[in-house]
Amino acid sequence: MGRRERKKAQTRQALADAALELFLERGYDQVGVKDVADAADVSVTTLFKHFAGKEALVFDQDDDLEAALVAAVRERPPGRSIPQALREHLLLHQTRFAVHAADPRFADFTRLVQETPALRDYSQRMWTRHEAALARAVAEAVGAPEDDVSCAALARFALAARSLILQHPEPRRAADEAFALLEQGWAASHPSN
Amino acid sequence: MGRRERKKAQTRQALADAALELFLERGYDQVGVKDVADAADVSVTTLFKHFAGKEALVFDQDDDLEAALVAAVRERPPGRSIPQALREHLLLHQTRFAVHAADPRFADFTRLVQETPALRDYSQRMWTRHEAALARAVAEAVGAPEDDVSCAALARFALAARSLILQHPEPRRAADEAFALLEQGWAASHPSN
DNA sequence: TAAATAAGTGCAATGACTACACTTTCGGAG
DNA sequence: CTCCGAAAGTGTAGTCATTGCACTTATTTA
Repeated sequence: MGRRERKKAQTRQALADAALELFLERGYDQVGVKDVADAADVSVTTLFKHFAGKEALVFDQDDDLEAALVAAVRERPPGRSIPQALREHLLLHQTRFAVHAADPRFADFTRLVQETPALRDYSQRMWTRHEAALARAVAEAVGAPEDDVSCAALARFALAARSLILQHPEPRRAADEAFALLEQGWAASHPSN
Repeated sequence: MGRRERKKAQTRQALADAALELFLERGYDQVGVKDVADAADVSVTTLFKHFAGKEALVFDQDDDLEAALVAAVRERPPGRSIPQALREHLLLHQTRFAVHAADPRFADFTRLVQETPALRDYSQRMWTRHEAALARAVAEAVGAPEDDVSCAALARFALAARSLILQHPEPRRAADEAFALLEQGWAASHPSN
């Protein structure tokens, strides 16, 4: 990777860092894109070359999510049902944050997202964007037609369950209860998957 | 109801009508609030006194939805489970559109909403806004604590299923399959509800 | 009828985002 | 090594939704 790409990644990172710091300090709505650009010492135009919108500044990840989601279904250990695999995958993401929870930065981060409507919505949309891919993976895993309704429904429900789990003080228990609803019906229509 | 309120309702209606007509004609993004205000012969300021935002111009209803949703659960006929009641309620809303489907206006309307990201998102948020109320109604109906997770999950899943059903060419079948997933698990944890 | 209330208006501003025309800086093909 | 084109970055000027403010006008209501 040449100097060029390194510099690019560097600018992007500087923007993301500056944004998070400012948002945490003053609150999302009290910070303008101009402020972020200035703090990262680039122009506003450049900021928008790197991030599609103000909200995207906070979610630097996004790209890997879909792959991980699909992999969780495709490469689930034998004997584990698809709903179970999804439940564990979503819990893991939650847990990763929990690991870092000692760092108050992460607690603040999730609080920021949950308390800022624009960010909450964006996060939801971000996950929903991968629904189609997940539905396809599920259908493939059980040998159903690509547009099978119950596969699409499972995908949608699992993603909808995510933020429910995230908000709950006891994620493990919340996940168990929410997915219990799904596992039964899934087992009934797709035995041994 | 005095003349004042009548005029107010009239202006509101003129705005909603003008907006829908223009949006259908040119597409949502190709119409500015200014255009809508002009077409309804009021100022932009007035437009925003009546509607919270551009998207709200299209969804004139909203208020009755929550009440109807809660009622569907609370006043379900005896012997019908809560998931069943919700499925029928959502289908009914779908059917209502279908009834008017002869009028090409309604087909165009739903297409407009589904094809415009801003409107699709807004519609989703609109329904999600009533999730808490629905969850409470469900919890009350089964005598569970108000913050019971599986009740909250059922509420969320049912609302998430809505747009899935809406998009499907065969709503009835889609609803059956999607809710089949929920009914089993629900029956297991809440017998006879 | 007078005072309070609410609808409606025009204007100016903010803030996110885009289009454009430009400069600088790498990276690779010859 | 050099030259050329792609890609990063810049500044300016604009669009568009949305808000705040001070104002007029119509309708209630006391």
